[in-house]
Amino acid sequence: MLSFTEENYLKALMQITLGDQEKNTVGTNELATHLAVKPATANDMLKKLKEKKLVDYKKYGKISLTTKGKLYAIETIRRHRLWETFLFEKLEFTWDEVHEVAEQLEHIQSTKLIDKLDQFLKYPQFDPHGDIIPDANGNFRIQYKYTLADLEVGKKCKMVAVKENGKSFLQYVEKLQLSINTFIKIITIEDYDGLISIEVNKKKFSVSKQFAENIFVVCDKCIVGKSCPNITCSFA
Amino acid sequence: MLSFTEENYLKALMQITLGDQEKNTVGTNELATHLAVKPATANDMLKKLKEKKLVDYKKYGKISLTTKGKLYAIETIRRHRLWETFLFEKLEFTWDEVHEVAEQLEHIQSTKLIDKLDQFLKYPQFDPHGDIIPDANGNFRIQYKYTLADLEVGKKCKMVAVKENGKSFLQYVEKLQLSINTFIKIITIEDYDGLISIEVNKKKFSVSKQFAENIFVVCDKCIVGKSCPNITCSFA
DNA sequence: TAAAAAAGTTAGGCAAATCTAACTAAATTT
DNA sequence: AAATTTAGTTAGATTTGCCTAACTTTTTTA
Repeated sequence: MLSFTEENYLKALMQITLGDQEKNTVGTNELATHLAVKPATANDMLKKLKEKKLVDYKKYGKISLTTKGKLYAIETIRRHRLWETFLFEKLEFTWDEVHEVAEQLEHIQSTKLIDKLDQFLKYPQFDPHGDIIPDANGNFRIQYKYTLADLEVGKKCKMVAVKENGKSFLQYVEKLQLSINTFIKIITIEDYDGLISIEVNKKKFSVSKQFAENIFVVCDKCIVGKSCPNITCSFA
Repeated sequence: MLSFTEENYLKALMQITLGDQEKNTVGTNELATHLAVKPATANDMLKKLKEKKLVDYKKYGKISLTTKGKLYAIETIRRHRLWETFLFEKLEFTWDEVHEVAEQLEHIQSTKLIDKLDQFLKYPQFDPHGDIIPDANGNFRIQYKYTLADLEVGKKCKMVAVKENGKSFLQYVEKLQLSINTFIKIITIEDYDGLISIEVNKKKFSVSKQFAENIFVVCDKCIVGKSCPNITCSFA
């Protein structure tokens, strides 16, 4: 049985690598920042997780999850996203409120609880942020590859998820009237700073590159989870 | 903000005094037993809770909750019972399974979560064990006074709640086909050991005194929460 | 009421998770 | 390649919640 804290470390390691497709290395500092602790603390925990065969790493070397560690991490992510879905759909939470409560709920230990919750919610595939909910066997069916920042001028796409979960970011997304399944067209991209001008529901406005990197998109013809399970449709 | 553990101590203090109407004293040993810790541990925590003005007590003296301590205890009990209701009604848990998961869920910190859960469940008054759920202001409307062991031969009553929450007890209750709102008639009581012969749904069988002390009852004409809010109807 | 039992307390220790401060190794810059 | 910066590690301390063992106070019993 893992502690609350151990689960959080495993989940963080998973999320950091999932967040950046290219990157296959996680550092002590990055991990510490992600969890809002000091590097020394993260280092202590890494030793402990190594001892328990949940992570692989050597002194000053690369950190990675073992198969066992990944399983626990995915299980925690599954619980988190199911609870977010519950809060959003059944208890009328707004999408910027669900995250922090789910951070607590995800640590409740009971297999039956999660399976029954999954059933009660009718086996949802996506959480309120558009993220994939792993199934009971730990399978993620889809990994998003593209963000709004990856596209070229003239392309049309559909927003499917957000990368960030911070309140201020989510509230900003809402203010711009963007949400899951919104269609977006790229009008112009500034060479200088990457500022992107987009068209949404016939309205034009600009978003920063930083913002665009946090919006996951698929091609505008994709039906996520059905016709494009691997997002093989190309934007290029 | 109270810790998980502090909440458990306050809840335990409340439950011990609620459990026995006559008793107004709680001891260190009893508290420790209730929480499955050693008396020394309970003593440490009592000092801490005293420091925080959540309990009143002096060395070797009586232990009692302050008004502030009671508020936190009731809040925790409310959360526990709402979660039990959720698990039972929405997730198809059996009544002997709800307790241990609710022990974890009751510590989730979010006022909105509990208020929305209450609303989602349509403001239930009783949990699956028949216990009263305190409202958002901490009001308990009813306190049960009588157990099956308090009645005389010939009296008729209605089961309204159970005192114990242990799995084996609850499964035994189920096996006897007793449940909330079941009518029970006292046929005989043995002087020697208090064995009680009862009639339930036209079937007669016997239960021990110990068992009977764990079944809360009201008079058979009571409609709990409506006509007999204070259980003033007398059995005597 | 004195002895025995039960209840309650204290002191000292341990494990988990965190910290600071000092250190070492690796990566980057000049 | 040497110097500097960044990343990672270690040692030692702290807090929380728990323990055991020894002790004290209160209650019960003989």
